[in-house]
Amino acid sequence: MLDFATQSTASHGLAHRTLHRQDVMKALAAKAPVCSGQKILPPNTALWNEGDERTHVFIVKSGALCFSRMLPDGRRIVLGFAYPDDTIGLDSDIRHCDAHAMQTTRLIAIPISAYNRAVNEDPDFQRQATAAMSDALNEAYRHVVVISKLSAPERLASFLVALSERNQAHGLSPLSVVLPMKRLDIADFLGLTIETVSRTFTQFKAVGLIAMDQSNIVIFKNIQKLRALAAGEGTDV
Amino acid sequence: MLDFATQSTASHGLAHRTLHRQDVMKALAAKAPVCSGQKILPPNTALWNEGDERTHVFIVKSGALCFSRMLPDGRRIVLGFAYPDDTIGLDSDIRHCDAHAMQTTRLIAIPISAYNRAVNEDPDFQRQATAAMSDALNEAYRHVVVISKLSAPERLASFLVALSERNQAHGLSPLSVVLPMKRLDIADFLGLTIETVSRTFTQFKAVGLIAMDQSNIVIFKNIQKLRALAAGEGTDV
DNA sequence: CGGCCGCTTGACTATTATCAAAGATGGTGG
DNA sequence: CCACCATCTTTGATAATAGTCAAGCGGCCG
Repeated sequence: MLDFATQSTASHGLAHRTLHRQDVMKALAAKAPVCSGQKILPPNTALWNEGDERTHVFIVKSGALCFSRMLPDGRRIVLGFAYPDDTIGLDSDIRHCDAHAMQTTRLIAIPISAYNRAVNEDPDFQRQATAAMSDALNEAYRHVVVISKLSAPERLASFLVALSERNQAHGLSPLSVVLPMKRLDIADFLGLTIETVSRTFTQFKAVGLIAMDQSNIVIFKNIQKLRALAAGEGTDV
Repeated sequence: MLDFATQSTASHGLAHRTLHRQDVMKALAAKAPVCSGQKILPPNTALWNEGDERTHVFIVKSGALCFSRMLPDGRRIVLGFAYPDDTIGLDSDIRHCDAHAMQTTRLIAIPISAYNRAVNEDPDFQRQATAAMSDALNEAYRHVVVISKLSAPERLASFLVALSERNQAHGLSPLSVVLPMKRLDIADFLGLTIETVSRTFTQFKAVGLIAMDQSNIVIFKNIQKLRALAAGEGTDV
């Protein structure tokens, strides 16, 4: 059986935002008050840029972030998103993508020195961080599968289902989601264009898979079908 | 500047095979003799399957491996390859993809218990393993970029350039590569079909980017142009 | 009220997939 | 040693999916 189709739980998107296992978060939260600060980012401002040295690890408290890379000719690739409760920036000493706030975003900033101290003091902590990175890798593989083989409807379904599951894991309703990102972000995340994303939303509405009252609120009408699509079961829209 | 375009060194493909930093390898090699065995896989045999529990970490001595996943309807996705000197299986306690030998492959098999012992004894070792996973993640992001935004010629160029760079890093000529995999593996790795891969090879030959005397030996004729293509600099084939 | 930004829709194009068949290549057995 | 077969690769013709270009709609804010 294929675990990548069924094991998706709280997370979607790539590693930067999936490093949020409960245990890691708790450990970090415990350390956080000691020498950390709060940071508030207005919409469309950078948290870091590709190539920057890592100075902090962050815990998202509210808002939403977007991780992306640029090709020399301007093509943009969104690697993932981060939402409240996600811990981000664990994965490397050098940022290997840009990070920016998509809306006003509140973060706890933990200096890397404090983070390293915590890691050195507690081997369990280190192991947990490793486990979180392992999750992140698995997540990255899932995304590779999504963008290398799935059709546009399948990709969008995969995206929406992941958001639904994330809601559920956070005690919210899995039957509707609020999209904090624009169509362009979704398109760049799924390897599509805004037009294709828009048309696919329209198609989903037309066949009764979802309903939308605003362009950023999705109500699931047939989550089973969406799951089947997302899993690549070959069924048509 | 974009580091993903320039920092590629020895590795290409996804994490399973990129966990091969020198230091990690040395540490493993030092431990390996104590309680490890050699394993020889004939072509087209599985090393592990998705969902398996991890029992060993392996060092590839010769041959080549392929990491893949399957969608329910049979679509296959190749996540990466492994070559001699690569250390594989570091990233998770549960295999999250299949691994099979593409040709006769010789491996050093280190029981996971021995590996864990090594990690527990030496915090440095653990840190190095973490660093290797960080590399793997970065590698995964590069691959996401490749398959989500690059054209067929750009993808193939990216693949070939990575192989050339790997050769160079191993003291071999960067001007030619032997492909241990079939067209189908390349296609499933790049998110294309065998026909498109084949046509793109033909196109590369026609415009003088490469030469091939056999279908699995590539001689680079214009590596600069290939690099530009691979980096997504927008230049046409 | 008007302009801007983001979303949607339409017409058309292009890239790649699909279907089909014809070379290569390599191994096996007569 | 050669013929045959299976497998892999290449090439061709056609189709489909998604991209591009362009225009219209709608909400929001100055």
